[in-house]
Amino acid sequence: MSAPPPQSAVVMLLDTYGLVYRAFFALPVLTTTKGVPINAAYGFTQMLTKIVGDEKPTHVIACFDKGLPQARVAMYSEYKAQREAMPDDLRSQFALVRRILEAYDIPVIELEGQEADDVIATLARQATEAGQRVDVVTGDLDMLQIVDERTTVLVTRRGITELGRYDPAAVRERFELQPSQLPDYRGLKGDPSDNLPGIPGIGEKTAIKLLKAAGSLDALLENPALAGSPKLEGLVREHGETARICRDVSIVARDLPVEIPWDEARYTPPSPETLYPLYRDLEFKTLLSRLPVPKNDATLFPVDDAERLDGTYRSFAAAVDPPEFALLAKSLREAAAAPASALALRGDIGVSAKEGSGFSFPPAALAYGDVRAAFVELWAGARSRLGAHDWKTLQSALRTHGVEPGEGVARDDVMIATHLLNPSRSYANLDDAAGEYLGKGLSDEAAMHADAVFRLRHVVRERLGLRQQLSLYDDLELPLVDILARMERAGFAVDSTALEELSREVDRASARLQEEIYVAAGGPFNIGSPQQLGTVLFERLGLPDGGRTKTGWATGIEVLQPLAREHEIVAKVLEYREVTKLKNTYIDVIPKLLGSDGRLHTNFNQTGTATGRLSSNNPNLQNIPVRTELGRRVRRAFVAPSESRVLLAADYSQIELRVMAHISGDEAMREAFRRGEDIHDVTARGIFGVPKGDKATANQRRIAKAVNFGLLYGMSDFGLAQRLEIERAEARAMTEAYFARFPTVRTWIDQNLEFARENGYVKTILGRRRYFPDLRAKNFALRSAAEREATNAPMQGSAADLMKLAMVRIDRALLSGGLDALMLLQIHDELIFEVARDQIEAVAALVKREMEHAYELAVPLEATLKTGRTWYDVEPLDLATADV
DNA sequence: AGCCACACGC
DNA sequence: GACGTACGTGTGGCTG
Repeated sequence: MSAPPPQSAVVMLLDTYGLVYRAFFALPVLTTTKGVPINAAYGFTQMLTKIVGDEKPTHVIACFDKGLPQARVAMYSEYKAQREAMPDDLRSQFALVRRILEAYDIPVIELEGQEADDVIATLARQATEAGQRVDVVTGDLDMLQIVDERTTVLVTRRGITELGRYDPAAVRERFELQPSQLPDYRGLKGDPSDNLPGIPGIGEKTAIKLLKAAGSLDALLENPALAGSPKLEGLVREHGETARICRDVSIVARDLPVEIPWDEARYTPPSPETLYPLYRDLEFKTLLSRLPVPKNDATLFPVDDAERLDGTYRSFAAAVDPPEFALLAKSLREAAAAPASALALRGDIGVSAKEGSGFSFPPAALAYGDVRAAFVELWAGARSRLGAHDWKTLQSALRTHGVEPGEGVARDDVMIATHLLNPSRSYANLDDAAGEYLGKGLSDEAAMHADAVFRLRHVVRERLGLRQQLSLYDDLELPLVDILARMERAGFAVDSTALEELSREVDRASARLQEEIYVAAGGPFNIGSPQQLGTVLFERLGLPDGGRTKTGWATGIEVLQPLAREHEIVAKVLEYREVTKLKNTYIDVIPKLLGSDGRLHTNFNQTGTATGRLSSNNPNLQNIPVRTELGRRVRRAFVAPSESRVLLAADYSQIELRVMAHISGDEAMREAFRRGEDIHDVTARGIFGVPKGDKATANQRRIAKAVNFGLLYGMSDFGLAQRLEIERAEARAMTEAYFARFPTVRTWIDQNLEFARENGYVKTILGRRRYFPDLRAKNFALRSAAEREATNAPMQGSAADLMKLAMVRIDRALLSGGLDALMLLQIHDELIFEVARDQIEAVAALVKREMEHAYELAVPLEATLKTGRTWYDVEPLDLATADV
């Protein structure tokens, strides 16, 4: 055996069986063309390349289980007794796995009668005692017990290349226990996969609680009273011995007769020459395509030809000089829990310079000087016009490969264009667009995708031109692509400490509520399960129910809210829901989504809605709570990053109702906006015939507000009645009164629907369209839904047009004014900026001006401004001196 | 994995 | 007389 290296090493130990097993079940059945199953071997190889690429170990050892685990079976004869036999299709793949390990020159260690866990634990101890670092890669959380300052355990999560990283802090965060306490924990809780019963009725939460109270399983067994409740104490007394056995079985051995073969285990990445024949034989096409290509031995793929012609990437470099290009990357993937800036390219990049031809090449080719130089020039857009499918994702991905696009070089984005042609569909896949507008499906070949973009570009431009939508596309949607890309890249600064504090507070509240709910219910149940909650409330406690959904009792807020006074449990359930929702959706999620810059980079989807609005995801920053105080406090975590910067929030006031006043032509309503009156008050006075000079009552105003919203959404009498909890006849009288006062509104609704039935679509102020085939549906429900949507679409869509226009104008004005302001978010009628403190007045004036003059309507547009250090704290900004 | 109920925003 | 307010995204439970 060799001596450990003097310099610091990172030893990676693989729980090979576990990883292969995981890969087998994570992937569908894949075989080579000859029918040999390869999914597990393939998945394992993907894991391996990813992990060694990410972790850069200096040494790697693959550990295997071998034979029955003698020691454990002796302790507990039922150990793993319920395991099903290994499927043949999996068993056969271990030979392939060994071939792969051989190609990677990774030594295999297995000991008769021992599980890999114990071998790994033994080797890890030796390495750490020699002062080295250890990474254990496994599919099994049991290994977390060996985590320490020098030992990190990486556990597979969903998918095959996603890993959870556990250092001591991560273990404490996940289990609230020290790594060394984990066997005790498993002893209490049991583990069905190893046939360990533990103590019945004790799950994750209770096991942790008991260990936190008693310190250890032994202490608890010695003094069961530490369990805290008579019920738990009884369980501990009755099943304590079982727990002890399960615990003993769970402890890994760290003293097996085996030593680290330091020299053999030294890891150097295998050469492409070694991997090529292996990947070829196993038909690992994706991995094959990712192998670096030798500079003068590359392949070009003419699109029209199934045959692959030999050539070189030099040809690509030489060919890149025409005036026009279409290009795209296929197979984009968002890296797990990473911001948009970490998008990685998978698969090939396709480039087409001429209809009917194209090139495919792997991102790795960007490492070659000639190709890179050609690409950089192309990408900078100085001499070429570029088109793509989903430019925003493409440019972000290529940026991570170190290629910076020039601003505004996207002259076409066929994803955006096809979505404008039919916004009821998303066209997120190029295949969908090609199928519909080119009448053909696409192969996997990136070059063919590029060619499809090239062809689509002409088709969509022609169609947009015929509909008078070219300006909407060229002057609004395309410029917006780059703006959104910059907003995503900027990200929102987050105060993690504020979230941590909130998290602790919310934890305490939810624990208390949970306890109180259990007491009130007469026992524990899953409060988050509508089924179980329904059973408790309506069967056990006999509260008046609110009917059933398809799957059980209805327990939505509209059912529970009225019951809150009947029984204290209901109010607690509602509070519990609010608290856990906030915790699980925002408070505990946002910290995990922060980029390496500590900022939160959302993704904006420009083709996700049927009306022209944007949507936001990963995370969705368009639905951060504002209604309740606790929810609003989440906004305290959204901050300006330094003393010298502040946030600016700019809000369009009543934009959809202003749009309605504009497009309906109703003079009374227009006049109200021109006079700067409170529109809901004006509506209330109209409906209720309040005499001149008097104000509407608060209740009249509330009703008027509901009527206004109902109009925007195409609501019926019935809906209004339900909403306001009044009689249907009463609601009918309200809408009658409304239309009597604002008659043009009804005329517009009717004419708009007539136009839609005749032409099949409705349109917005800027000519955005949405189609409604169901307006002719025989089915009443379908037809009336289409009518509501068709009424709402012009108003919601026009409001979206105006906001997008404002964004383009603001972006341009900020740039030409050389102002230090970042646009961060758009929330339909609101924009959030981060601004240099000493420029806040100038920026605010500019933003207000551009928003209010985005487009000339028959009514004024009004934007209100707020500023502050956090999103929670923003306060109205007085622009009296700075107004323009 | 996919559907459902529920809950947040505009 | 049907049906019953537009547009989104995220979470957790449940099912197959």
